[in-house]
Amino acid sequence: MSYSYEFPKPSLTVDCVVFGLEEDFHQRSSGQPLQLKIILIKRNLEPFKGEWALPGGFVRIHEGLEEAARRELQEETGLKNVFLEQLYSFGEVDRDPRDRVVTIAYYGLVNLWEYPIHAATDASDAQWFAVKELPSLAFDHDRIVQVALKRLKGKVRYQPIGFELLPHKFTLTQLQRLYETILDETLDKRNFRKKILKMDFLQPLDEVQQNVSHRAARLYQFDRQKYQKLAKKGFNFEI
Amino acid sequence: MSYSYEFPKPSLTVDCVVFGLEEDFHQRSSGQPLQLKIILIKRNLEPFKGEWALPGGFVRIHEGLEEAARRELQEETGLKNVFLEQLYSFGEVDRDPRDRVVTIAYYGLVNLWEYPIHAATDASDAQWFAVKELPSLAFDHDRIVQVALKRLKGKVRYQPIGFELLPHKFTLTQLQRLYETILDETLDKRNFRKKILKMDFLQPLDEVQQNVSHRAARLYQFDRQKYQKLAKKGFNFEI
DNA sequence: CCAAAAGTGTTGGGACTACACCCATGA
DNA sequence: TCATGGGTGTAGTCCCAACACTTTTGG
Repeated sequence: MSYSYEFPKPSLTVDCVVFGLEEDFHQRSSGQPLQLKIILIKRNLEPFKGEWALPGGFVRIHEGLEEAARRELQEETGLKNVFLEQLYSFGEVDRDPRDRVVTIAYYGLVNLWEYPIHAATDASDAQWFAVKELPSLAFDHDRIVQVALKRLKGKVRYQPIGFELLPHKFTLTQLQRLYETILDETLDKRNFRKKILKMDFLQPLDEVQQNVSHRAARLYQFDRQKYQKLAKKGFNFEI
Repeated sequence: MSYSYEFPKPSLTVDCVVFGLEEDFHQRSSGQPLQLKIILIKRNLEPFKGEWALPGGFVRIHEGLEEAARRELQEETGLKNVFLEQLYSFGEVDRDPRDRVVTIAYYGLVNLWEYPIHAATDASDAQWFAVKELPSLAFDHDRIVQVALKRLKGKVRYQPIGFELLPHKFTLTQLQRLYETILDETLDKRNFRKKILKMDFLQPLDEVQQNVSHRAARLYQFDRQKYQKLAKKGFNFEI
């Protein structure tokens, strides 16, 4: 494999589209609406110096791809132990104005309730943005975000990954709002509850919401073991 | 981006898992059973010289990823103009015994009826193998094949990609056999026909099967335009 | 006339949709 | 007592699974 001496190689990077949900403080009507956000960093190197970009960077010679993604994510945003899956690889010849750079994109989900939105950033030029109000992004990162969004919308319907975005203990209304926010459509409360409870992997707790000025809702938690047992028996999750 | 001078870069390759369907001549009972096959090439370079591997090779500095995949596929197997989609990227540090090599895998579908199985190979150390009887493969290619199979099984259910594996004009029984072969389960004939015809994107032709020694079946073709119109209106394909 | 596959309908049960009111709590 | 969201049931419709026989054709 003497190839490496004969031809120039593309550079290889990873980039992360990390999603979180946060209450939308602008919109003070109709329940507690949520906003889907992603974390961006401000570039302090050329090219695109000063612009916003996805966290990411070069893959080192002795590290795996996901490992590289996690390292860069932690270095640039402080986030660690997040749910992370490979998204897609982008390799258009001119996606970087200088070198040929191929990037392997990952998408991630974090729980912004237990992992408050501000504590997340060592490198303090990281910031969360609502996906509906993104600034313009460096490179082809807007395209990567679009692909990640599409994947999230698709996947959340038939895989129980939404729970990664919620606190460990949550109410059914929170869960419903999560789906409504991601899918960008409203769902019927009674039908949603029937459906999700019939699936029988939500553990009802003997505990309720605190500090609300109305009847407190029951808390539930996702029972991963139960889910996996069901999944093995051919059960099909679907919202 | 002076990185390229400072650190060694991983090498970057593409690999293709190309599927085709062929009648199974061994099994002479119960209809015309089909076999799902993939094309492999015999390596004539180290490492793994003499072993079977997926068609693929290094990405050149001025070509896109899919472009590289198509080029390598044609060079090594003669196949061109095949349906091809990105599958996943594999970058474990030790997946190549020598260098660090990251590969971006694609999966493809070809119609082996109109593109007969033998004409396909310029480079004549390419050969089709039933996925149920694969030889042992170089590198981590067996893993890549498993991922491709899983993707194919998943995708075929909710995207009309199966048609890529059939001749342009096909019978409903052929289509049903295709699904049965890929999904590895049997389907009810009447229900299958009702379902697929109700979706209303199969164009019935005024033409029937030729050269069969029993009642000839009507031929249909997939109407891509109709499908896309329906898909835009929120229609959901699902087998 | 035989073999082989094509083609075709009905029924019962389960799932999904649409829809509105009372309840518990804190302010 | 009021405002806010929590929590619940039913009826109609549609979809799906299960199931078997007649038709056409070539040999």
